[in-house]
This record gives sequence, C-alpha cells and structure tokens, in this order.
Amino acid sequence: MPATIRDVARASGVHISTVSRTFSAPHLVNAETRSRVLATAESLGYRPNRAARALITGRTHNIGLIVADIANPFFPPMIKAAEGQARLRDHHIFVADTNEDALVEEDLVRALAKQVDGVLLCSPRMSNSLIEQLSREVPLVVVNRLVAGLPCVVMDVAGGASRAIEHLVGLGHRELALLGGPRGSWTNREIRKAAIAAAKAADAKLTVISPNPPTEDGGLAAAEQVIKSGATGVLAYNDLMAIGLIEGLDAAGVRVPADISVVGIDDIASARRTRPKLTTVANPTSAAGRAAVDMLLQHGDDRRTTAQITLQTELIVRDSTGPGPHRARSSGKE
Amino acid sequence: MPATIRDVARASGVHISTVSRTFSAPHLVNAETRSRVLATAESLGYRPNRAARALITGRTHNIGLIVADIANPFFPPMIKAAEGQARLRDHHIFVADTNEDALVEEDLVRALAKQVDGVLLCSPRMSNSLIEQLSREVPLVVVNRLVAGLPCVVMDVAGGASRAIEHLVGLGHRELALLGGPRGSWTNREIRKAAIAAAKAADAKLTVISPNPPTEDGGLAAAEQVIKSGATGVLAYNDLMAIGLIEGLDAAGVRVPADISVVGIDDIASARRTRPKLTTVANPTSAAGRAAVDMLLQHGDDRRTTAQITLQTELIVRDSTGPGPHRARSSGKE
DNA sequence: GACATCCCAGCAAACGTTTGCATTAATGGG
DNA sequence: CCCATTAATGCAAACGTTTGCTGGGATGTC
Repeated sequence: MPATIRDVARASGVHISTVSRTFSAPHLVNAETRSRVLATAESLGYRPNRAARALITGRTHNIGLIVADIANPFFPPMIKAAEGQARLRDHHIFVADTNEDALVEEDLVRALAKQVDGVLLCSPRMSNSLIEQLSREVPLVVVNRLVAGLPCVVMDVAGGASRAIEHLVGLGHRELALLGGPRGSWTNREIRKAAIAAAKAADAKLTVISPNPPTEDGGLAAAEQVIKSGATGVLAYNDLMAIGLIEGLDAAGVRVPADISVVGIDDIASARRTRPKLTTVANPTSAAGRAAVDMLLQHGDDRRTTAQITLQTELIVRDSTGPGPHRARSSGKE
Repeated sequence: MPATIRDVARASGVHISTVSRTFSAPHLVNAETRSRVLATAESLGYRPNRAARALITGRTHNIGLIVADIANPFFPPMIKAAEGQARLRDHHIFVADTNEDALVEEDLVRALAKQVDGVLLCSPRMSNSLIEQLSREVPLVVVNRLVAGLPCVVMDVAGGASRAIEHLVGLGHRELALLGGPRGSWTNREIRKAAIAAAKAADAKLTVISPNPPTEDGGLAAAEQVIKSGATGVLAYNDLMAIGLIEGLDAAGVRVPADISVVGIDDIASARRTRPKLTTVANPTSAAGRAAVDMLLQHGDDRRTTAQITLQTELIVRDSTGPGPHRARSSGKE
C-alpha cells in the first residue's frame, strides 16, 4: 500500500535508479530532475524502505542495545548516552530488556542480529562461550563484562569494591557483609573477589550473602540475614539493593548508619535523595554508553581491534556510613 | 560472510525453496530431507535473515515502542508488560527514547516504520496531525493520548485529578496549586482541565504553575513558586515532580504534610518508599502496555477497528497529605 | 493396466532497494 | 570538424528470502 520507489519512478517519468540516486546520491542527478522527483515523492508520501536498503548495502544504521532490566535505574543514563552518541553518528538505538533471563537474552540477540549493525550487550547473563558464538552472527560489544577476544567496556568495580571495604574498615568495622547480586553477573564475581581480598588484607571478617535479585526487594529480603550475620558494615551489589536493605533494617529497628553502615554501588540518581544519603561507588555509566557505541562503529573499519577499555570508579562518601564499634587505628601513629 | 539459504541448499544438494520450507513450513518437506537440511544448516551456522523474510511476507514480528523518557520510572512497568505480552504473541519489542523531543520522536517512528509491524507511541509529544500522518506510514497505537480515528489506550487521569483535588479540599485546603508537566502532553492538558473544574466546583482557588520538566529536578525547581503561590495543597503532574517538590520544600523549611500537602500521579514504585510516603493517583500502566500490544496485533485482522480504551485510575492516600487550615465542613451537617 | 491422487521438490517471480556498467547527449579543445 | 571528456540517465543484476505453480514419481482404486 505505501508508495515504493517504482511508483515514484513511474509518476515522475524516470527510471527507478534515478529515484534511488535522488535520495542516496543526490549529486549524481540533475538538479531539475532531482527536484521533480522530490516533488512527486513528497506528493506520494514516499519513504525509502530502510530494510530493503539494508539488504543490499549491508548497513542498517541501527544499533541494538540489550540490558538485563530496564527498570534498574543504573541503565537509563547509559542508554541515553548511547542514544546521544549514536545520533551523532547518524544511527538509531533499539533497546530490549531481557528480564535478567539468559534465554531471552540469546533470543533477542538473534532477533536483532540482521536488523542492526551490531549489538551492545550490557551486563549479559549468559555464558562467555555463548557470547562468543553469537559474536560470529552479529558484531558485539560487551559492556560490564570482560570476554577474551571481544571488544568490551567495563568499569573498575573491583577497585571500587576494594575502596568501599577499606572505607568501612577505616571507620572501625571488623565484621562485614557482602550482599551479592545475581548469578551470571561478571560484575558480581569481580566485586566478590575484590571484597574478599580487601577484607582479608584488612584482617576483617566478611560474610557473603548471595545470590540475590539486584532490586530493592532483593535488598529488603536480605535484611534479616544481614542482621543475623552480625556485620556492622555492609557492601551491596548495587544501590537499589542498598536502599532496599536500609529499608529492611529500618523496619527491624536497626539504624543506619548508627548500628550498621551500608555502602552501595552505581551512584544512581536517587542515591542522593534517600535518607540517609547513600555512600556509594560511582560508575561512569554515561561514558560507558558512549564508548560502547564508538567501539561498535569503528570496529567496522579495522577488523579485529577488540580493544577492551576500563573506566574508573569513585567512592562517594555520604551519610549511610559511620564509625564502627572498633576505633580506627589511624588515631595513633598514622 | 554469514551463511545464506543458498549455501545451505548447495551444501545439502537441494533447491533453496526446500531449505526455505524446512524452516517456514516443515510439514511440506520429507522428514528425511528435512533432517539432512537441518543438519547442514546447523553445521554452517545458518540463521534465516528476518529482514529479507519480512521484505516478502510483510511481517517482521517486531513491535516498536517509543517513550518520552526511559529514565522516568513510569515507563518501565509498561514496557515490561508490553514485552511480556509480545512474547506471548511471538513478537519482539524494540524500545526507543525520544528525550521528550517531538522531532526525535518523528525521526524514530520513521526509522522504525519498515522494520516493525507497528509502533506503540507512548505519551507522544508531537502534534495530533503529525501522528495521523505517521499512522499512514506505519500502524500506530497511541498510549496516553486520545487521537480521533486511531487506536488509543489512555488512563482516566482526569478522574484521578478530580479525586485528588477533592481529597485536598476535603482535608480543608482552599488554596491549591497545580504543578503542570511538559508542553505537548495530552495527559497534562487533561489533568489541568479536570483540576480547574474540580477546584471551581469546590470553590477553591487554584494556581497553575506550568510548564515544567516532568522530572525530580522540575519539581524541585518549582518549589519556590509553589511557596509563593500561598497554596497549602498541591497536585503534581507526576510522582517524580512531587518527590522533587517535597525535597525543595523541605530545603526551604516547609514541612510536608504539616505545612503543605502534596499529591502525585502515577504511583511509581518509589512513591511507597519516600518519606513521607506519597499520596498519589495510581495508573494501571502494566495493563496499558498489554492492551496496547493486543490492539496493535489484532488491528491487523479487522482493519479500522480503532477502538479506544480507557483504564481506571485510583487515588491512593498515604502520608504526604494532611489537614489544611480550613476545617472540613463535613463536621457539621453531613 | 489405466487413471486419479498425493507427496515432494524444483522453478522462477516477487519484495524494495542499490550500484557497476553501458548509453546517450552535451561540452570543450585543438 | 573531429575526438575526448563529462554529465546524466537507463539497464540489469544483486541482496536473502517466500510462495504459487509445475512436474515427476509413487501409491491407491477400480
């Protein structure tokens, strides 16, 4: 029903190739013809069919972006940054949400594969080997995970987690807890390793409570376990869980930071607005989104660059952490 | 580089049409041939090109979903509900964010047009006439706006706003304010009309402060104007603005609900977790997402149904509203 | 044994574009 | 005035599929 290139050609008395060139290579067609074609195209309401075009050029000018959970406030800034960067490069971003489900994730990559020039796989939940396999079907850039041989952009969550633990220890906490995130998350493993190492180095006890859904409810539900663990300082997989945890502790009559100190990760917008304001590890999500788009787009030029970039994180101390039962040794010699 | 149907045909010694049928109409091909084709397809890593298929079948099994701002917590539940419903119907959802920009919105609809079977236009910011024009290029379902002649799903925000105003008046507030949302929002106009009517009916004064960005910052920035208006009860365009407003009032030393009562709209997840807990008008966003998908999909069957459905809203009274300076008259005769 | 039927598979056109090559007309140089 | 160059357009193949039609062989019926 919609007008095709052939309709326009017929109506303006030229060959379809001339119509095609009018749109994709205007300088190759006579100014007069061009304006005539343009006029009839306009009157017929003709729009080039991008899918058909992509079939032959091999480029869709679209980028797929897959996230684990669109409701997680961690992602929107990244998505928006990616969209902005894509717009600059004359591309569009199509977002899809996997519901934290590895199967859905695979299905979505395949569905997107031929309709986009590449896919930004953010916080994937599937296995490395599957990611490698999929990367043979469609150009992939992995965000929040390191996969050998593939272009990746990650944040230094390990460094962030270490600093968070050191911060707690520095405040005098010796009994710590780590509120882990979802199974399958690379970030979760990194945080875990780093937290364990940092706790060991500081001679502090660390109870790992894992896995948990990376949501407020996940944090809330774990409050009881945290209390039972005897920890006075806890690091959560993300801000959402930290906020949920604080709520759960509050409901149980445990005060933050007076009784227990809590630090989150991500520095989502609302971390600044909770009470107490959340101490957290800030992640450069916007920069990550931009970098991912750039990597994908330049990846086309020189094949197999497979750069892997790591963006720095930063500990932001606010009001959800306070002095622990053990006085910090720093009052002495240092 | 990826294997095509032709490669599989060659490798398994059959015609391409047989390969095609092996995937899209298995019952038409001999079981033995089928398994042979399947095997070589597997070994070659062949995946049908959905774009090429769509070119000829006219169906992509994809649905576009366009929202004004993916960072607004109002949308994710709707998106997720739509995704779930789409999955049930064997379709995929591609989400795009317009940044509250009508131009981007138009651009996105056009970009999506030929790659999806239809577009769910949620809270559009562009004009009705443009929407009508675009609906001739791609099947559209409009959410959160009534457009004559097009399938729409809206929520009864007018009713919700009226009830909110009545609630405030009932508490003894006579000086009210409406914190308006963005220009171009149908919902905003509906709320405004309903609030003005309800205030007039109750003989209360209503100051309209508009337009504002529909975000926490938008609410926060308007706090001063609200205070200056002398209002003791205010209705905000959405919860985000209400939360920002409360924060702004708090910063100015104005207490909620002791000095000023605030009611929001949407009942986003965090409205239950703020302090004070937010009184708000709940919107059935998930139901809206599901309904929109269904309308789009069945729209294909019988043309020009253009049903328009309205979902009910509900006032949820929590802690951000309290008694006003004027005692409710209900103490007397009623 | 002749005929109708059915199952499979091949053939080729179609979907809406792009693009290398061929063709034509116009221009400029000597 | 001839030839070489350039500009503008047409031609047709290609992209990766689907699908109506055709035909050949096997089967079943009388």
